Formats: sequence, structure tokens, C-alpha cells
Amino acid sequence: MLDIKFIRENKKALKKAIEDKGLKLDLENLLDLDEKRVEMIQEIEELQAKRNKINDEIATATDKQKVIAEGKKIKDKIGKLEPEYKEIKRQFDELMVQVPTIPAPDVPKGKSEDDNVEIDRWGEIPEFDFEVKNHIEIGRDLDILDLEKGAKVGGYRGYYLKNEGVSLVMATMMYAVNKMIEKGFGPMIPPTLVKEFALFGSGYFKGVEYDGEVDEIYQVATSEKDADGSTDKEKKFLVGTAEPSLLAYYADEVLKEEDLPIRTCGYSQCYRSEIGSYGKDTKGMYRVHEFMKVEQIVVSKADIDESDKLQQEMVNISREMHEELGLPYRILQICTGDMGTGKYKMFDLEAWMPGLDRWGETGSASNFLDWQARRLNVKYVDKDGNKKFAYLLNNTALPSPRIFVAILENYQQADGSVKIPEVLQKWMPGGFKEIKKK
RNA sequence: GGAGAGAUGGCUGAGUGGUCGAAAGCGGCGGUCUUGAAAACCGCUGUCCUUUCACGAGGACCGGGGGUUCGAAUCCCUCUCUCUCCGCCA
Repeated sequence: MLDIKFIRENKKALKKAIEDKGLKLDLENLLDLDEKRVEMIQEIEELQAKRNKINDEIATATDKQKVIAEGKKIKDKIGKLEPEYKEIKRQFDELMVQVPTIPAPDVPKGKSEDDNVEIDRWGEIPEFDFEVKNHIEIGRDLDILDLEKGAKVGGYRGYYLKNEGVSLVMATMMYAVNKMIEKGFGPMIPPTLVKEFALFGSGYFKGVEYDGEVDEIYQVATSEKDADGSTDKEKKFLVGTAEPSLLAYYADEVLKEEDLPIRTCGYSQCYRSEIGSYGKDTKGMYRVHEFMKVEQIVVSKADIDESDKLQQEMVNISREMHEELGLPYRILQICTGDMGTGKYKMFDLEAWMPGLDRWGETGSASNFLDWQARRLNVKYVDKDGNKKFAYLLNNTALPSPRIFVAILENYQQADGSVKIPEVLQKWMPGGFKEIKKK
């Protein structure tokens, strides 16, 4: 969400941003609604001012009946205007939340992921002198991953991790959390079952409300249903990442500039309906409905250069972890058409996955400027005592399934075993160094 | 799961239909006094929005939403959260 004043004054730049990001949003319609909205506010407030005056007079009035009759008239007038105002406000809000952040000047223009630009690469793509297996085969052969039973019990995209597979995944999570702590990020295990505002505020809903047809979030049915199946209880959702939970921690807060930037990280289970990706990555662990992940977020002061630096700082932590894990990676700068409405700048990190024979996304770092902070109402007081919306950023630390895929596929040996990256060995039971066939 | 109590400004807490944006105290800021400080005394001390070049004018907000009423912090409904007791339980 942006400031309506900013929208009024930056029509041209915003229209360009809407086009560059490939959004469908009629900005002129929004501005028309804004005009009408302000008109109606003025009309209603004028009536309210009259009403308030009458309320003050009534105690001393000689003819109380007359004053009351006058009050009734005003009430009727307001009553007629209000439904119209509410409807305009509703339409206005629905469009307001779709107004994008203007992308950074250095963001490549493009329509889809094909237009993302590789800006760096690390490590050698490994050569194998034996037939390379993918993680599905490796996992099955080593009895550490069972997709059949996963589908049987959990349904499509379900999986069981087993034996050393459990240890390996837990080790990556331990490694990631400890790395983040070492880098000064305060660790949290946040709620994964959250209220609507946390997801709306982070930008996970396209509109004002959850739309199951479009949004990739699971809504959880409450057990407190009325007889007809409806319920008045507040809606609850499962998060797809710790990001909304971590950001919403600061919702409605007024922070102090000297306390910024705030760096936190969260370990959580993540749930994704993958409603928009039917038929994509249908096999294996690459795209699943639930997984564990460590996520990093930063609350920054409202300064582009500072937030740019913080975004790079987070990307560098991701690089460091991939390098320590010995996973070849490349970094993509995401183009305008692939970066999401609220984002100012975005980088993806992709690890090489030899079994899949392609790069696979293992991290994504985004700077939203104040777009999320406005929705979540995260402010801070600057040194001059002015209140400002903070800038919010997030980045993956490590996503467990894709790192699992990358490790299995990069560290596979001719005899079918998989070596454990050295930095993870201390988290493995007994410090074992490889997963062998039984 | 059952029974009850509650949510008011930075904090404590008064207010149960009308000049209440809200008493009082604490805290904070400024001043008087003082060599300085403390104490005492005096004054100031919320957010958001509309409008105005500006001074200013106006509106909304007493956990969230809705309702009753000429008028709601106050009455009604509902949601959320907190507390107490009982029950059950990882």
C-alpha cells in the first residue's frame, strides 16, 4: 500500500510501474474514486459538525422538541449518505491495496521469469563419472525419503522423511538458525496459524480479503461452526513462510530509530497450497505443501540506501551458507514482471541440482520499502521526532526441502551413498559423515 | 469444555445516555526558585483524517466490528484478547 497523496502526485511513474509489472489496475478509476471519496467525507463531516453543535445546545435549549426534530433531520441525511460513502470507500480500498511499489531504477524490465538477469555465479557445476540420480531415486535407495507413503497419507505432494533424512534436514535447520544468530539476527519460533491481518499486511492476499481462488494460502476451518456451517469466529490461516509472522510481530508498533535496523529470523513449518502451480514440479521434494524453513527479516529505517545495504547483507548471508554447504549457486536479479506488486527490488538465489539437471530456487530476498509497513502499521520515530513508516525486508535463510534436494544430488557418490557437508556434520547424530546404503 | 470478571490516554485509574478527548495521580517536557541539584509551585503534555499559503476551522477515535438513539466511553449484539475458578489434557 502507498500513500494516497503520493499516488496523486506520481501518477505517471505509477502507471509505468503498473505496466512494467504487468498488473491490471485502472489508476484513473482509483483517482476518480479518491475525489468522490473526499467529496463525500467533506459532506458527511459538515453534517456531523451541525449535529455536534445541536448536541451541545440541547442541554440549555428551551424548546427541546424542536432541537430533537432538527437532529432527526440531520440523522436522516447522514443515513442516506453513509451507504453510498461506504461503497465508494470499499471500491477505493480494493484498488488502493493493488497499487504497486515503483521498482528500483536498476531493476531489469521484463514480462516473466525468462527475463530475470543472472548477476553472479559461484562454484563449479559438478561432473560425475557415473550415472547421476535425482533426489527421488537417492532418497528411495537410501531409505531416507518415502514419497509413496507420503502421498498415501498426506495426499498429493506429501512425503515422509526417514532415518538419516530426518537428521540431515534437522541439521540444515540447526545450521541455519545458528548462522543467523551468529550474524546478529534474533531467533524466533513464530506462530504458523495466524489471523488475517498478518497475511494481508505482508501482501499475501491480492485484494483486501482472502480469495481462495487466487491466494496460495490455506485457510483453516474452525471447529466452532454454527449448525448451518457458517461461523463468526475470526478466520485463521496457515502461513507459507515465517515472514508474515515475523513482520506482524511489529504491527501497530512505533519503534525508535536508534533501535533500527531490527534483524530477526524465524524457524517455522510452512504451508503452501500451490494452487497456481498445478502440474509444475509434480514429482519429488522440490515443490511440496509443507516444509520447514528458516527465514530472515529486517526492519529498516526509511532510507533507500540503507535498505539496499541491508538487502545485500541478507543476500550475502545466503551466499555464505550455500558456499559453506558447497552448493554451486547463481544469483538472479528479478525483473519487473516477475517481482510482485509490493516489491522494490528482489534477488533470487538458485542452487544447482544435478539430478534435476537445472537450477532450483533456494532463496529469495526482497525489499518492499514501506509497502508492507503501511499495511501492517509499522512505524518508528526518527531523530527529529517525526513518525515514519519503516522499510521491511525479508530473505530466505534456508528452505529445508530444496536444500535437501541440492545436498543429495550434489553430494551423491558412485556407490550410491551421500556425503554430508562438513558444516552439518556436527549436527548429525554421532557426527557421521555420509549416508550409506543399508 | 463449563462458570464468572474485565479491556479507558506513556502508565495507574475515575467516569453507566447530553458542554467528555475524557477526572485524578504518576511519568515526560518547559518555567519559577537554587551556586547546582532535589523538593515545592506554575504551565504544557494522544493519534489519524479533511480543509487552509498560513493563523486556524472541522471530523473520527475510550480493544475491533455492527446496532439502538436527536445524542453513546456509557445501552444492545458480535468478535478478539486478558484474568479467576472448575473440568480435561500434550
